Amino acid sequence: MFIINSTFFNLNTSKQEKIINAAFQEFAATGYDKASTNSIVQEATISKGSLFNYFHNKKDLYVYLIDYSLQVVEEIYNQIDFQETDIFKRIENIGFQKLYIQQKYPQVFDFLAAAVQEEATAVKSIIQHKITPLYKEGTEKMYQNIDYTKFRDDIDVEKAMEILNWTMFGFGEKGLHELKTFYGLEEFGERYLQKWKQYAAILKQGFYKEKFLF
Amino acid sequence: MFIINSTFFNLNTSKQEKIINAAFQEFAATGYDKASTNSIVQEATISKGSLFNYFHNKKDLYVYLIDYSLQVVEEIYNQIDFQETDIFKRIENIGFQKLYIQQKYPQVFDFLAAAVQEEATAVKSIIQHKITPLYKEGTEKMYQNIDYTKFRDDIDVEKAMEILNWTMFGFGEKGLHELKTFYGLEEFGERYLQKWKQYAAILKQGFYKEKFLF
DNA sequence: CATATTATGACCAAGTTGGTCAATGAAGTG
DNA sequence: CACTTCATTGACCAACTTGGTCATAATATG
Repeated sequence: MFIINSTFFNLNTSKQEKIINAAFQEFAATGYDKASTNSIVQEATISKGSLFNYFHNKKDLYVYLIDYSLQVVEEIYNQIDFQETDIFKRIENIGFQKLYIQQKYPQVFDFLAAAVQEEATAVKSIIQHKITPLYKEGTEKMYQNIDYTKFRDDIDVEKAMEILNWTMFGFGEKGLHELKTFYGLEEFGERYLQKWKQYAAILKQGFYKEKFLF
Repeated sequence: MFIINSTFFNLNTSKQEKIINAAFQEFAATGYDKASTNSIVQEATISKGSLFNYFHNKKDLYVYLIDYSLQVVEEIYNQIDFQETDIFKRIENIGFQKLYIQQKYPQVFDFLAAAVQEEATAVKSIIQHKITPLYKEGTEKMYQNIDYTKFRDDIDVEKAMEILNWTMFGFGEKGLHELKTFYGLEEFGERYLQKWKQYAAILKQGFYKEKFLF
């Protein structure tokens, strides 16, 4: 019944993360079938035997990663301040959480994105069962309690939200790329936030009624 | 010296495209090393022998695809109306070209995007040599002769352009997805254009001085 | 009919796959 | 110290896939 051998949990956290990240990377980059357990153990600098001691087989490892990444997403939801009704502040919040998590698990979201697209028969039904329902529920939850009356009356709010999402995504990608080169800077978060506010301001100008601009 | 056997060019165009698309798909999805020639011939419904008759080996096939996709991009450049100085019209133009091309070659851009990221030693230097220079030159050319004075004075034009790009990209992805389900609709192009104009209008409102809005 | 061209897929050696397990190492206990 | 326990290792395995070949078959040309 249990997918995992308890020895995995006895590992120190950094080693666990190393393994998880190596697996995230491999599965995200090549998909379930082509993902190589050899590559994973090499990247994680553990032995083949250990991997199959921690996880009984490739499939169980994959399922564990699904569960784990879903937990990570859940955590983001829990961190969201649902009292905040301003969409820009809400998005700023979410984007920040994501960035923070991506420092620990650079490939979680890539992994999840790849998982929903996964075609391998060995895991497809499991994915469908575990991820798909949460995806819908998640985006709904994400934008709960937002005050849409701030938007100009002549604007199509749904489309504006799409633009906002695409911008956030693009900005996030760009930020992640910069983070890779600037590794370790604690101040990066602050600069990142300031930069985002500039982009947000540009959009706000087009989206919001004047009285809500400042 | 020649990368290709002339027999490939004697094939009728649709068969050539079938092979090219199968190869685009496989290389884009899995990268050079893991791409399987077996999968390609299966997807293209030709025999293994034929593939290696047309192209001497896997590497030559890949290089041919690079050249081919670069040609496709070049064609887009050639179609651009550089008299048009309005950035929204320019982008609209480019987006439309892309959509048109993606009907024929759904994965060209995915293939190119994957190629610039490619790490396989067998082809890395070739890619670096062929693609990288064109990428820089390309984006410069793309936005040649644009009238930036239409932008509001208090706006950071560079950031606005990024938002515009992210929006175009997001919108394009969404459109491509719809196109897959709506296959064969000739009117799709027109509807696509109308939809885009709605998104563009929202952005324009934030970006442009009032007198340039209509 | 003969000749030339194109297409095929069984076949190959070389390599990779997910997974196993006897042997080794490390840590703790008394 | 010996003895036990448990985590870790990597050589090893059969099964399969890899890029590529080539004798044969099909088709086209004349």
